Amino acid sequence: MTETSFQCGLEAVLAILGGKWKPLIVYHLAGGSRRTGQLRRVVTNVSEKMLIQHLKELTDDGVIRRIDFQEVPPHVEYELTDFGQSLAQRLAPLCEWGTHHDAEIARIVQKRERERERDISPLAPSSPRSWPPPG
Amino acid sequence: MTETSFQCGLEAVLAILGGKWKPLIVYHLAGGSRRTGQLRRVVTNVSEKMLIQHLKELTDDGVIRRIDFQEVPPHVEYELTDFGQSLAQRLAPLCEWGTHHDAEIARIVQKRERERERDISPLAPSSPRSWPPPG
DNA sequence: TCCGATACTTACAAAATAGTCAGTACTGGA
DNA sequence: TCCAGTACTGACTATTTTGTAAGTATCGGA
Repeated sequence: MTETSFQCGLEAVLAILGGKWKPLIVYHLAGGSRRTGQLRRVVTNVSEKMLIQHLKELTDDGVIRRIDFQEVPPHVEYELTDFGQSLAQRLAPLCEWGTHHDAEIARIVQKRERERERDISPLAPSSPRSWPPPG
Repeated sequence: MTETSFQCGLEAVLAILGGKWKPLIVYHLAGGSRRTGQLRRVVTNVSEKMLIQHLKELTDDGVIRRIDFQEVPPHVEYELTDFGQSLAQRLAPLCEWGTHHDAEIARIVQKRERERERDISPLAPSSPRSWPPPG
């Protein structure tokens, strides 16, 4: 696929936010700038490689900005650009919807996994997060 | 990954709409019920297999409803459930954002493809679609 | 001195996702 | 009769995406 025209704005959004962790990264940056390591700790289960790869892509796409403090050992922070801010805003209703239907969706996903005949390891439920994310 | 708790509502949304064509399907169904073949024609570039696979998943997840007219040759329609409707609504601002930044995002994607050193076959630009989709 | 932290990079392997192509069973039109 | 259309299924392959594990260079603290 080498096309660059979108049937619907959603396609365009997906072109930017497509990637397992990107929505989460944008979400967490909506609360202000963060260091790489902070993001790694807060975006549960990302591998270092994926985090950095996605951060680089989001930076290249102008969604976030990389601020290098030129220190040694390295100190780098990321923050949303205006472009990224506007995206994050539009993400909010969706996030709220997801939070609101959290339990229902969890049930759906569990059902799917049951049907795929795999074992489910239930985790202690964590309370759904608000928008914007806590400081 | 066998977890079913979400860090953020976005994760929950992605659990439902994750899949290359699902947002598009939901988008096109926001304009009313559609036959399988109609969707195939309107969701550009979907293969029959993927369309049907995604339709089935969305049906299983309660986002859309399958209506079988029990005719021969087969006549089946799909439409949004209330759950799906509420999702589609929250998708609208995102869709508008994507439409608004259509050209910019197209440039971003093209730049990415250039950097990946692949050939780009430019297509005639089609006008961005509105929300809700044309009937 | 050794360890851990900083922000990355790279090679490689695994998994998820998507795609092609053929086949099913039936009808209506040329 | 043959072909196209209906909605789908299944085998097989290809591509993309994600993950694992190691390495780089430097600093500060125990």
